[in-house]
Amino acid sequence: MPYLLVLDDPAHPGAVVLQEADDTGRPGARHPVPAGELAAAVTRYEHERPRWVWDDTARRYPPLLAAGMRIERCHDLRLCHAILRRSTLTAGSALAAAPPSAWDAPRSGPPVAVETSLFDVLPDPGPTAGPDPAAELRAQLDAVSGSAAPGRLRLLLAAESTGALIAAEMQHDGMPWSTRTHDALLTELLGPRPAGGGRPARLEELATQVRDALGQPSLHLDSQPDLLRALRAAGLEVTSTRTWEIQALDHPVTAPLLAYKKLSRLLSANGWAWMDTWVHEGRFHPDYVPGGVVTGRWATSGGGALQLPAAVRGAVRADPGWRLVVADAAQLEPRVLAAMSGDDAMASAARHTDLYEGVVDAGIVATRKDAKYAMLGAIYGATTGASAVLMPRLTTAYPRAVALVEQAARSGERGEQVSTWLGRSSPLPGEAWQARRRAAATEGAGSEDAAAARRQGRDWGRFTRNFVVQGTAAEWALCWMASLRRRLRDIDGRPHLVFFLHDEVMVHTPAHVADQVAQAVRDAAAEAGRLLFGDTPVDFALQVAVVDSYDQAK
DNA sequence: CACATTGGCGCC
DNA sequence: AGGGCGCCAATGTG
Repeated sequence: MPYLLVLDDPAHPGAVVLQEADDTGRPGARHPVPAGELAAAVTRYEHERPRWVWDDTARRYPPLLAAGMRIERCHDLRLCHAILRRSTLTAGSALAAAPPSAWDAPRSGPPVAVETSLFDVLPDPGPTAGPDPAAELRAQLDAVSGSAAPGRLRLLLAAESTGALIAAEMQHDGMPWSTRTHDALLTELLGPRPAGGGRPARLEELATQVRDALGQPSLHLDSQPDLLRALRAAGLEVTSTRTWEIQALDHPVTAPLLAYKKLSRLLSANGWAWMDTWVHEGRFHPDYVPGGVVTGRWATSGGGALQLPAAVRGAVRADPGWRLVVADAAQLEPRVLAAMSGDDAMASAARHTDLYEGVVDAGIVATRKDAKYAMLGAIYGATTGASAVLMPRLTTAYPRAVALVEQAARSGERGEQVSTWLGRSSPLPGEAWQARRRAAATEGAGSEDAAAARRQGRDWGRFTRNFVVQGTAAEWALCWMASLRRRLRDIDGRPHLVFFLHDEVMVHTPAHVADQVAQAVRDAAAEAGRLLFGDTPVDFALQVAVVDSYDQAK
């Protein structure tokens, strides 16, 4: 039983039918499940290790998690549909040729609330996202088997779907969060929480200092236009209220204003209100959105989990008797580029635990900082500054790696799609982009439209240049996490993933197995490298820390 | 009034 | 510098 589809039963609201399917998606036996008995049925069939197929993990899985279940693997039709519709590898498929359908819609509905056990009744997941999941599965499997690289696409779809499971599990479990530590931290920096929700004492103090320094006793500091006017009225040559412009000033307002901006940002983004909204019973439950970024990276919706500022990371604390294993992939994107391009010289630099030091040791550039700037410039498409100056040296030292990103940039400039290693393709530029290009073509090279077209071409080229590397790094990270998840199941005491941030994972684990978890994290990284790139010479180095709180990691 | 946009800044 | 995001407050628009 390779696949087991979860289908709503239209005749019986709340009831489902479990539909078996073979590895081409051809339907087999059907098993009706009455309303309210899905969790029990899933438990029964999970022993046969099917790949569960459903329309949307974000809606189907939370009720099962709330019932205390975990499943091993799934096929998320909505996420896989999005990949296959756009991939150039499946451009000739019936799936790609079909008109847009409900399967192209974004994730529907809010995630199921998990903050309290009072509402653990299984919520109705609502109508299916598409008209016929069984037909959709067949169309997807046809597209994959008829593609130029079915193996890569199968891995990508499996990794994407497992990512969806992990996202739901992490939201369910939550990240251990000490509101007491968080509150102490806020109180130290801002002053005690104001009872009525006003400005904390320290902020008020800084505001007064800013007003005094500018001689504007009634200035409203939170209004950018007002603040800009006040700065200019004080004779300061600024064009905005940006931090870097304020930093450049030599004026008594500089210090208090910078401090005010920093603290007011902390208060609004991760202050007491944030804590009240997002942390419940010692757990932070962010809403992850797998595939939420065009490159394949995850996004979040609410809570800002992917932007947790360093200042509050001390509030992420393991439970008593537990530890946090925090691991991040060192210089992941350059390593991925080295592996994708088969650039052996760059792979040699990647043998160093710190790839940038490896570049310095090879005599390409003088300092680690130069190496980092040059590398990021290659991946992001720097055109000016120190990074652009260093590019020629990188091109000489690592010709294949640089050629790969240059080629991606040129494709983008022409308005073509590019693809990641496993076959996720970039979007095509929008209609306005194409229109400007056509206008430029008819009006000749000297026209204003032509200049605008060249500029937008270069912009899109920078996007596609970065897309292939960022997107492939996201694929490596998904494989890493999927492998880690499988390994964690075999370790005592239920260690589990609680956080994922592009190239970083966090596991909450009983203290006595923390070292086993750390080893699993390393083994999973090596496995991810093999899964994607076979026997590549590139090492995917990790920094691993076993800590009590997040701020202790690096 | 609600909703969309912008400036600014947090993260990778 | 350069790529990708999300969030907040203020401001602009229908």
